[in-house]
Amino acid sequence: MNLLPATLFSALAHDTRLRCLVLLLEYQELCVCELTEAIGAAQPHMSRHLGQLREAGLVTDRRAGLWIHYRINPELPSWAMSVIVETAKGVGGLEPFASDLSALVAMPDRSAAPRCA
Amino acid sequence: MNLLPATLFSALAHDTRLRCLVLLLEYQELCVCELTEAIGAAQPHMSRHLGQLREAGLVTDRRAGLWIHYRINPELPSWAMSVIVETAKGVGGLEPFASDLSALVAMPDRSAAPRCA
DNA sequence: ACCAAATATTCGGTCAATCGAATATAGCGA
DNA sequence: TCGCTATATTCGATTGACCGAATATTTGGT
Repeated sequence: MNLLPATLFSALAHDTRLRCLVLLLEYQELCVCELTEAIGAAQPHMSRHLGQLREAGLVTDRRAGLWIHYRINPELPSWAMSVIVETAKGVGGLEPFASDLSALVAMPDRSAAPRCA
Repeated sequence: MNLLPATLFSALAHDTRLRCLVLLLEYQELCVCELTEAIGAAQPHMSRHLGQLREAGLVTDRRAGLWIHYRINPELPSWAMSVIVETAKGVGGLEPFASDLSALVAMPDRSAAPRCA
């Protein structure tokens, strides 16, 4: 897969999108309502930015009934994956991500259907 | 040193700035005219983007007579440094960087005063 | 067929990034 | 002091990112 540096970095330059990727890195797969709740954003906001991530080729989506599950595109070039991983490592224990990650820990059981707002 | 992810990634999202960082990573220190020649941009263009890198805290500058030498800020957080290194590794052998890097190889001897346009 | 939940899109407006061209500043040597 | 070289800044214009609010689409259940 081909990915221009500017495409990746423009995507990572927005907190909402970066946090989505960090969360997807940890949880493999999350649906929109889970991401929305974890980040505490409005639904159209999340949908817009997930759309941008999809258009950039950074994530893939999978429809399962009413929900749409996103995951990091498994075909990402390895340098891009490394960039995301290094960012997640460096930024994981710091503000403004700590609060969001702890919110995520309290997320409903992923084996059941997500309990959305 | 503190560096917001959005600050780093916004900087990396522009090809000129990304290439400057990749070049500085390889050459430790370069002056503006060397970067300008290597990238093949107009001088105000380079100056503007170097200014942004400086404002973002990603590079430091050192005046030596008429020339101003830039280098990657040695106080960058390690995750940011890792991001730059991984990007340089992944992108180094590919377009559109290959042509620029080969142009750099042909750069004048760095031990002498730079021969600028 | 209809309703409700999850997700996506459109619209109008604002603010920031970028550019080319022109101009300004700073240091050096004669 | 003057002029040259390297670098920085300003200006006006264009383009693109982002937002909130409203609306549309898709799907499953009844």
